[in-house]
Amino acid sequence: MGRQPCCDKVGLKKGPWTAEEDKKLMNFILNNGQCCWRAVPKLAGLLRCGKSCRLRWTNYLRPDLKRGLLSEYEEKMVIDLHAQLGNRWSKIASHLPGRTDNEIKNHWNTHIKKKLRKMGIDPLTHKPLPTTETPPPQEQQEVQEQQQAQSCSTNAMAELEHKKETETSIQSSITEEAKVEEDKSMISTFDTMELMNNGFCIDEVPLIEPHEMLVPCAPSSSSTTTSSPSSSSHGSNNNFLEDFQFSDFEWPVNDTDLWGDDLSSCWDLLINDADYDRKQVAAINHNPPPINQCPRMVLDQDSWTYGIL
DNA sequence: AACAGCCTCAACCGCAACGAT
DNA sequence: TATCGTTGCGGTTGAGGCTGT
Repeated sequence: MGRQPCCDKVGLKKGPWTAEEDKKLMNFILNNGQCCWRAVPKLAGLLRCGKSCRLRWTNYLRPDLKRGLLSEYEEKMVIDLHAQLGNRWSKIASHLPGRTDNEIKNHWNTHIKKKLRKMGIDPLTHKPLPTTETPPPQEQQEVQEQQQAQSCSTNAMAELEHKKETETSIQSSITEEAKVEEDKSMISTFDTMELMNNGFCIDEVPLIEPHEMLVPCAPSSSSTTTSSPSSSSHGSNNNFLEDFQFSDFEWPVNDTDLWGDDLSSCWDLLINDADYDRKQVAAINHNPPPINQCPRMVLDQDSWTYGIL
């Protein structure tokens, strides 16, 4: 009954990918597209199994990947989505363009879990941890603040929730997928955000700015602000992308092709991560106003609610 | 400087889901 | 319907980096 392994493991290489392997795989995918992964290693001249190739591509080589740590905004999105979806990392990742499930899973396990525990929240249930032991004074204050924030958040959410009920057809895609449990005490900031945008699902919106995408560029261009965290590990450090040949892969000539009319000039303004939330609004509106006229959606760091400046 | 312990994250493994036949 | 092949997902592992002593 035992199934065949996904690939013949004899003679196949395992472990960290080399720059040479990356180059081969990337060249192949960009020239031929993603087809049958099982065939990829053979056709690309790699001694890897298809699964390994797929993983390497999706988690590391894809040109649309964002690099660097998750922003505050993204982190909160993750927490919020996790509250609804649980450990469905791929679903969570699908709401964070440019991030992979693996990346989010790792970040959750290494950073967010600890953070939540420190705040007195159970990362599994997203409810306050049972107070069996008194946290140290500093943490105690944090817990207090957190609880206060949560109640503030809930009030604001309730108001919005009421409004939400009047809207007939707004049904969050997340909510559908999540088959939300009976307990809906935690009204999500994500829902709120959707509500504020009249149910517009940000799934449909490219949230990664062109400049953040890993695109073929001349070696002279050095404006990359985020460095690859993995570039120094596992021997896969390489700058080969800089001189990579994208022979058959055509990138749009300008941003307009990717992002719609009149976006390019506005996107130029949307550079810093500090402007991330405004970028979200801009992306959602598809018509971002100039930086000094932009209604700014602000995520209140304490109450986890959104307001508009 | 050397060592130990901790942390991070890329990569692996096994299973489930899905489509084709 | 059953079986097979392929892809996708989530949990886990371990190499390498970091930090404290």
